Amino acid sequence: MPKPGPGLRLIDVAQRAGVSLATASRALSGRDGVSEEVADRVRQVSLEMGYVANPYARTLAGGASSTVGLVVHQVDDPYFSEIAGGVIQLAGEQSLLVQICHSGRDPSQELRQLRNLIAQRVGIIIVAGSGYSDPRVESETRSVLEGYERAGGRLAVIGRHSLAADAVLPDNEAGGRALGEHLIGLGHRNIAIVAGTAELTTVTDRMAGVAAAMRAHGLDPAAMPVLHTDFIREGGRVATERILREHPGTTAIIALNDAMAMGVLSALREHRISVPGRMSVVGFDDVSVAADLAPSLTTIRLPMTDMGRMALDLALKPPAARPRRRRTGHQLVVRDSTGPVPA
Amino acid sequence: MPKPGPGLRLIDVAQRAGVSLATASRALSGRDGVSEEVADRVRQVSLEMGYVANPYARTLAGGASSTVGLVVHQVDDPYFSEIAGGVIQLAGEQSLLVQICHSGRDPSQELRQLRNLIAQRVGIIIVAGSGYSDPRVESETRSVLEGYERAGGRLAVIGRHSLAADAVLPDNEAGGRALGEHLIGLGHRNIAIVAGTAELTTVTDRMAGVAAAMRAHGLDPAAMPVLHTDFIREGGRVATERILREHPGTTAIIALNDAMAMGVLSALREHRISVPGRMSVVGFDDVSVAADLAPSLTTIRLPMTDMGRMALDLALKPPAARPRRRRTGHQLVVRDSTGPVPA
DNA sequence: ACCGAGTACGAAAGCGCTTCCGAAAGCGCT
DNA sequence: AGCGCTTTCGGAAGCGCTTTCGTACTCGGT
Repeated sequence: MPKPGPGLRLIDVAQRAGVSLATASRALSGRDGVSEEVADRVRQVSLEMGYVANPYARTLAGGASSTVGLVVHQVDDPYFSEIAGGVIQLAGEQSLLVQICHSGRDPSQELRQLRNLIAQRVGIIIVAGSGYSDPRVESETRSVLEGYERAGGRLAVIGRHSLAADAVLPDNEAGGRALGEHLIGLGHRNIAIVAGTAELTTVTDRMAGVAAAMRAHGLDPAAMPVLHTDFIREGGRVATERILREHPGTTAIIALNDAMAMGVLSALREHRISVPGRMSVVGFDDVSVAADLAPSLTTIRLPMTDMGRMALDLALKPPAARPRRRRTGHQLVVRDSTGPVPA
Repeated sequence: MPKPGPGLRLIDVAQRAGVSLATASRALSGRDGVSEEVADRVRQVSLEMGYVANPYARTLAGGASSTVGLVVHQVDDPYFSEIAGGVIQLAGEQSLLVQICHSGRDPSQELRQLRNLIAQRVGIIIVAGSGYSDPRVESETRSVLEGYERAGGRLAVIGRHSLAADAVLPDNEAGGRALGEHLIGLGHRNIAIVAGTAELTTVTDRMAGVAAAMRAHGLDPAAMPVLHTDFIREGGRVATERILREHPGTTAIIALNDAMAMGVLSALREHRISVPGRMSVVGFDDVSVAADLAPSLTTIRLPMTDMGRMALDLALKPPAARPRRRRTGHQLVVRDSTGPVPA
């Protein structure tokens, strides 16, 4: 068994095949200008010797790097870990490597990580996770990414319509509307929204959907309590405490992601408030544990794993004249956490 | 605003700082042979210009590669996503990049990914996830990894005592024993184990702990039903169905990880079997949702995020003469899924 | 004032690869 | 036979960095 790795260089292969370094390089990278016959011989020899190109040398010399950079808010958040799973899956099939960084929902941290990835010369960048409502916050990110694309980098984003790049767009607004319809259909009129920080577009989009549903039924969205706390489990707990104190008439809570919904359920459990008996609760995303909560959570299913695959798939295609957009679709999954409004 | 990335080279920084390329390199990498004064100036200028070294050039020129390869079974499994979170966290602090691959609990796939990482010349490899009980399955992996270390690569593993490398070892056996003690203390005598496939050392170790607890109390571990199914949620469901059919006297189920425990709870719920009224259930790992299940899950807490950090930390130190081992410790977390044996 | 040791820095040689450029060879024409 | 054209290949110039080696300079000791 020929051992690959350190010490085996392209020039060794070239010599053994009786050709020059240049020819060997062309043969292996499939450039033309080499006769089929010679190219075959080189490939053959390279295989026999177990040659693997040094990616550092290759990239340095001008070839494109074969690694994809993935930026997520937090990989141990199920929403992102499922997306990452999809990206890694497809990347594995294409034998690409995936570099993951955390942005921690912090625009400046995100910017740093992007700069880092670009400096590392990754050929593909995938940015997952909500954008920021304030255009100023994103303007620098946008210009950095535009520079990256202009320099030949491929970019795909998940859930950020504000960037002019190939995008996978979760059905946030339509999903929000479906949740609203569902609760209104069950008779709820005093609905509170447990939202993440208002600067996330994911939050504003989903809220817009809920509001649309309410207007469609002659209800006034402006009268609906909206609590902006952190877009994580703990935020759900905090918001719930405030709802119980300040809006005691509430019969249904819409949490804008499943993590927050879990916090909501946990707080309600502590207060011994029956779900859905006295309070209905819905989430958004359908992370894999949503079905195992107590009670199991009514939520909007987003195909996270596929979203990851789709994003990488877009990035692997050559760039289109206009940015491509892929909507994900969504599905209302009704489980045990919602019921008719209490009598 | 200085734009970083492409086009900005060390020599630009050097010129701006009025020093030679060599000096700039030394200053930035903290080599000595440069006066403090000059080094400071170079660092200052480099910061101002937003310079980031090209890792390809750096690695090619002989510096160590600054990326770490992380192999997990599946990143969208909470156990691994939390470990990955820890690795990425620490890597971010050290401005290292993390490349993640899936092994999918498949030894040959794992081997492929390792070869791939090695060919990419990553400087550090972290292998997370259970090893395989059958030494033959791991022998090739072992030899590949030994070659990697001999060539100067740094390796750390999480939960694989069979590899002679720096290791973070979860307290599997002691945790298993603690679970056994807990249930026995509650009066349970008819305990069934819902185990993953027997070829995973994680499974055998945790089982050994449970058996030890039983023997310590004069019970015969051999009489205890052990169901080997897939080490995931669905395996827990399948195993539970069989327990209910074949071992109706069972009053407590030990699932060897939380994912399986979730499957167990789900199956019990379908059968309307009250937990812990008629059946106590425990898990292992304490993934973050364990507290939010219904009922909340009694389990063994493993510090997954820290385990990721510790592994990378070990790998960042220079190799020791003998492999280092770090035990993780564990903690029994008693929640609502366990109670006294039914009368 | 001179010497050896030490310190601070610059010049230049690669690391392994891709790619530009030019040479050589083969071809159909006139 | 001579011309231009294409095809196939080798020579060599980098890519941006680290590191070895050499040079200039300083300093305490004689």
